[in-house]
Amino acid sequence: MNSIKELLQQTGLKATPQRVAILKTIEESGHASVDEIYNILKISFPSMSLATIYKNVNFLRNESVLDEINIRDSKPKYEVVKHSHGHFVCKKCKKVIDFKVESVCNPIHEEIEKVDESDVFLYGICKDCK
Amino acid sequence: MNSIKELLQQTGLKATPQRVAILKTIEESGHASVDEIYNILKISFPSMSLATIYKNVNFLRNESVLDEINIRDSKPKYEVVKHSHGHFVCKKCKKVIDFKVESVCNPIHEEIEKVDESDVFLYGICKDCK
DNA sequence: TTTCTAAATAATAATTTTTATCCATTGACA
DNA sequence: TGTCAATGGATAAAAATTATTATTTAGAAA
Repeated sequence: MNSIKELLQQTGLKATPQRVAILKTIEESGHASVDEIYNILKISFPSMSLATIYKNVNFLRNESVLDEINIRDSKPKYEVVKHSHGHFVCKKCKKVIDFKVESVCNPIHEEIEKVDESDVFLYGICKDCK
Repeated sequence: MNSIKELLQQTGLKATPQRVAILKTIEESGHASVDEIYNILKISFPSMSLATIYKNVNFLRNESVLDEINIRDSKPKYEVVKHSHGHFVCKKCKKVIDFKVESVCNPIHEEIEKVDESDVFLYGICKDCK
């Protein structure tokens, strides 16, 4: 069974071909920006509009299907929501690799009451670019 | 002695009143977006141009005087470069609090060669908003 | 201090990115 | 299959950022 259609059924959003294709592109690439999605999909959907991608990506963020990640000096990228994890970015090839964040130690700071969520980005060099 | 002028002397950039004011605004607020800087400075510099702020902020990033930080769902903010640290963001009042990042444990991942830098963002509630 | 020059500002235009509007089309359900 | 609300596409509009140019100015050198 197609998990993408399942994802959409959870939200009540219609499973239009464009919407399914957007989600599939994000899922397959792991992380994709609006531009990247557009450039991939305009081949199979020549009429695809950038506005459609923006609209869908924002809908899907509201429905908690997608997360936005903001990598240094990059356009925002989107990924399918999954268990909390960190992002490693290779400074050469720009590849993004997910990794487990065991425990983000609670920062010791008298002004902080509690911590709910975290974004952890690491930057360096991947094996391929060594 | 004015540390802002010292910062600029390191770079060879001219210490224009606008540039000094931009840096002072960022330093005093801790973290400020282009808009925030603009709204503060247009009072004392009615002729201040947004383009001037963009240009300076980008120059000063290149000169490693400023860092850009990308907080979820916010415009980029700028801060004076200091020792590496993490950012806590209060989800209610949007206040940003720096904290020490003791050691970002090297992620165990066969595709990662080495890690140079890191961005750590924590989100939660601050004491004032408790 | 005065002069000189490269660099900076302001104003504006131009780009780029993102969102809104409107209408024809279509997916989901009866 | 027909109905209707939701969606996509086209376009315009808005927002954000960068480029251009003419004028002004900081800082060095005389």
